[in-house]
Amino acid sequence: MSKREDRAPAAARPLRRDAELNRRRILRAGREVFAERGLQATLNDVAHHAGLGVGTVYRKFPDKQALAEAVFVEELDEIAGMARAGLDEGDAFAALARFLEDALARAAHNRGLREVMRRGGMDGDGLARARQEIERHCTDLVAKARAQGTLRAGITEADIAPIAAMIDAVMTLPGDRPPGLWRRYLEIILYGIHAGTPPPPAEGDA
Amino acid sequence: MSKREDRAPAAARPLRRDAELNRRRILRAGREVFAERGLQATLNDVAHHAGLGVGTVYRKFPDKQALAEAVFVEELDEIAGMARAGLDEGDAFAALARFLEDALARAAHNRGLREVMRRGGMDGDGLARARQEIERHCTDLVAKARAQGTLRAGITEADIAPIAAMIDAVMTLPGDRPPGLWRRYLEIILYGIHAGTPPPPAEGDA
DNA sequence: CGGTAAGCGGATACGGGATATCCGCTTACT
DNA sequence: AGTAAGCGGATATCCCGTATCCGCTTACCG
Repeated sequence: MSKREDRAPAAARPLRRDAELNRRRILRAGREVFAERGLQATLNDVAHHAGLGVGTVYRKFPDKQALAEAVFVEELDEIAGMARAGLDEGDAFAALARFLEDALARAAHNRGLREVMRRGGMDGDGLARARQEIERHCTDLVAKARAQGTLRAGITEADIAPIAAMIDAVMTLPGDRPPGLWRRYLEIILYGIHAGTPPPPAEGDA
Repeated sequence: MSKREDRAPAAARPLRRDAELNRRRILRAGREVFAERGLQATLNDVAHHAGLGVGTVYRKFPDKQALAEAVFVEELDEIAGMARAGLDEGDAFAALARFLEDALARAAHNRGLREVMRRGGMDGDGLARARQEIERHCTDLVAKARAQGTLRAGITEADIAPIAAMIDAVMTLPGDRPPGLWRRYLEIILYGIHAGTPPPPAEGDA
């Protein structure tokens, strides 16, 4: 039933010291390689990037899916933490806006993360859980903002994912667009989402 | 210099009647298959859908790229025509909005078209030209709207492509979203793009 | 130390899937 | 009826990522 390669130190054998080190190396390499080249990167790529042999990687992770899951559950959890933190601020709309900016800024530098965001949730349940966590906090944020009357009528938590997807699309746009262009559109959308007087008007950002 | 398979009836041999018919069949099948399954569809798929053998298709189009180009140049030209038509209306902002709705409605039912839209322009020059045509008309539309004072300050023709990309992203969103959801976000963006009093506020659309 | 099992490396076998060809048969046209 | 154009589709080829396998190396234990 258990995947035989859980990361907790509890199980059968404690794992040799170098092996444990390598496991971390692989995770780190996975982060970097997936961030740069996206999910289509090969475990061979990851292995090489980690300075290890392919066999070593396959020893620790049965396949690419497994490594990707391990990597992105970490990253999604970090993002969930950011959303969580927003709940402690006073102005919920501002917190929501800040969260979107920060989370999307991460995505901007992480192709793999963008790809994971796009894929609904038909992958392993680790990712599904992490995604739900984010969603949950967003729901809270939206609810709070609505209660504060700063959210345009009709906007719900179901709008958050599409908004993220839209901004992601701008990031993925081909051609020589300036990086950071996405902020411009996020602003436009936030403007469209806000109740009452708008934040600073759209301007020639980078 | 010429591709030997130009569509004009001018060239060397007039093409047997059934052959000409099949050519049309293939084009039509290409439209349908690419619309449904996207560019990753196989020429074999297209052939089968057309009720023809693979060999026949390869006789008319050297490879998938060639057929796809033929198909989507047509479609892009049609869209260019829609943009063109908007220039005859009085209210340029309204025309722009209408154009976006109409063009994107097409994309909504056409996966291949969406994929072509996303790819910048590194493909054959036929597509590049068609794209430029659309862009040109959009520029005119935007200029006219700006002159009429209906466009929020700072918005330019360079914003059109990203907007289309964003809406496309909503269409491509996984999960059980209602079709037509994209209209909701197009409205939000148009609201964010418009100068002065907004169009009808966002509401629980389909 | 020396023995032993855990871990490592990476060339390569495998699988799958798209592309494009080839040639015997059919059909249009004169 | 003759002839060349056109057709069909089984299949060879290519491309590439995945994952294995096994001889060698290294950590760890007594």
